[in-house]
Amino acid sequence: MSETARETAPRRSPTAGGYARGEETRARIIAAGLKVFGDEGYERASTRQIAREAGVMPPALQYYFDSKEGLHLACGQFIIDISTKGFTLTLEKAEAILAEGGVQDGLNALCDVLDALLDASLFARGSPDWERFAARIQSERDSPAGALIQARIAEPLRDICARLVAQATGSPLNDEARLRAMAIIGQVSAFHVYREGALQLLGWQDFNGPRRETIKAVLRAHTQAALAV
Amino acid sequence: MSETARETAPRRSPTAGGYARGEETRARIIAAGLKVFGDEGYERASTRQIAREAGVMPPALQYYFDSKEGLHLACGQFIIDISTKGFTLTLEKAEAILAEGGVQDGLNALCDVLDALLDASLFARGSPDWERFAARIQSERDSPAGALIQARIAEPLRDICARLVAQATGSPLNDEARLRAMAIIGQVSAFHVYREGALQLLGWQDFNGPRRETIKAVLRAHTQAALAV
DNA sequence: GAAGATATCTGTCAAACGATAAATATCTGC
DNA sequence: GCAGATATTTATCGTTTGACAGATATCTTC
Repeated sequence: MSETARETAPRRSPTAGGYARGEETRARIIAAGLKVFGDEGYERASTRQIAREAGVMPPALQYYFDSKEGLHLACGQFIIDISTKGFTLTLEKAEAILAEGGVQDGLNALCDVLDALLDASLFARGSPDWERFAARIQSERDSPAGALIQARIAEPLRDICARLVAQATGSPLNDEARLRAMAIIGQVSAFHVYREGALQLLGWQDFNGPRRETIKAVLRAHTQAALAV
Repeated sequence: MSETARETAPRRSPTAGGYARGEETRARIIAAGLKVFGDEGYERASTRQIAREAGVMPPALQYYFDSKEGLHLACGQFIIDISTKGFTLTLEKAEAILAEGGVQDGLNALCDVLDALLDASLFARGSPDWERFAARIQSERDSPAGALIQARIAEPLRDICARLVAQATGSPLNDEARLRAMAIIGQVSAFHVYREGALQLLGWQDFNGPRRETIKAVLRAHTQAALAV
């Protein structure tokens, strides 16, 4: 067997299959990515830092994810996967109501969508790292995962909310309906976009427990009042 | 005159005075900073890129601003200066009303504050570069200028709005008042935080002209309805 | 015009970055 | 146990970054 006939080692992990320990390493890198990207933001986070956090050497990131960008996208997909199961069901129900529901149905569906949005945004299954990353990619909309979230979730959500607002107010889908939808989404978004500021204003440490229901109740009341105008 | 007795050239510009062409160069660098930081964000923007945009050599940035961070802070201060004159007056009027006004006064003051916030956020005196930078630092809250804006403007604003909500609803300054204030600020914030998304949903190119008043009217109606609950 | 002050440019630095190739280690199935 | 597949590490690369020191150019005042 000559030197030149010898196959070189793979530069990238296999698309399917692979050893169990590779799966475990991959998950460990994603966890590290969620933490470091969440703490530092996309640009400031370095692949070396993430590798250190994961307990691997830097080229492992290229092996499993191709590039820094690929890892960021994988982290974004992870967040989408863990937070949108309930959310997707709610959106599907809303679409059905848009097809054949009335004013009150529209209002209820909108409130359900906003509840689900709050859950998806603030409570990324209980890990502070995940929550911080989720907040980051909402801010960094031109980062890889940020753009993914916009295309996959935020834009469809705006569209559905605008249609629900029109239905809930019995009015056409015009500029006013869309403006109102943006304003209503903004009420919910404030809590994750300005998370630290909101916690400070309220003197809270987190949004867990009964506070969650308190926030939802306030937002629901505001939404219903605003759309009764 | 020996070599060693010769004074070295200054590494930094003088605190006061300086030549007129120095003032002009300084302004040119700030303009370039607003553009590049606005386009790229703090971390991705490079001092070389900014220098190129300004038509100077990179060490000029250290000469006038000490560091990349110093330039970012100067840009933030620039935005604060051009956008908060009217805003500061409105906040002062609001403080007076908090001292001795009634429910309706509180509601009107709150609406005025929100109008002023929208003006400060969306219409940074008409330059797209300024607007983009202003949006950036709202997102990048841990960047130098982002932290400046939070400390100088966003936090005091939240506090005043919470107090105005309490006054406008004739209720104590409790968690609910603060939650409602966050929600109401969020309505306004949505338009600059999600600027591209809002413009897309609406099919608009910008928020200029009569659209500005349309947004304000919608937000005012929502705020009044929400606080009537 | 000269001296001192300010502004600008040239040249350079150390560190860090994302990424690649090659070598080595470990796993899996027969 | 062996061969092939997968995973991990070591060594290295070219480039970029923010910043500094020294040299030079320009401005201002007398």
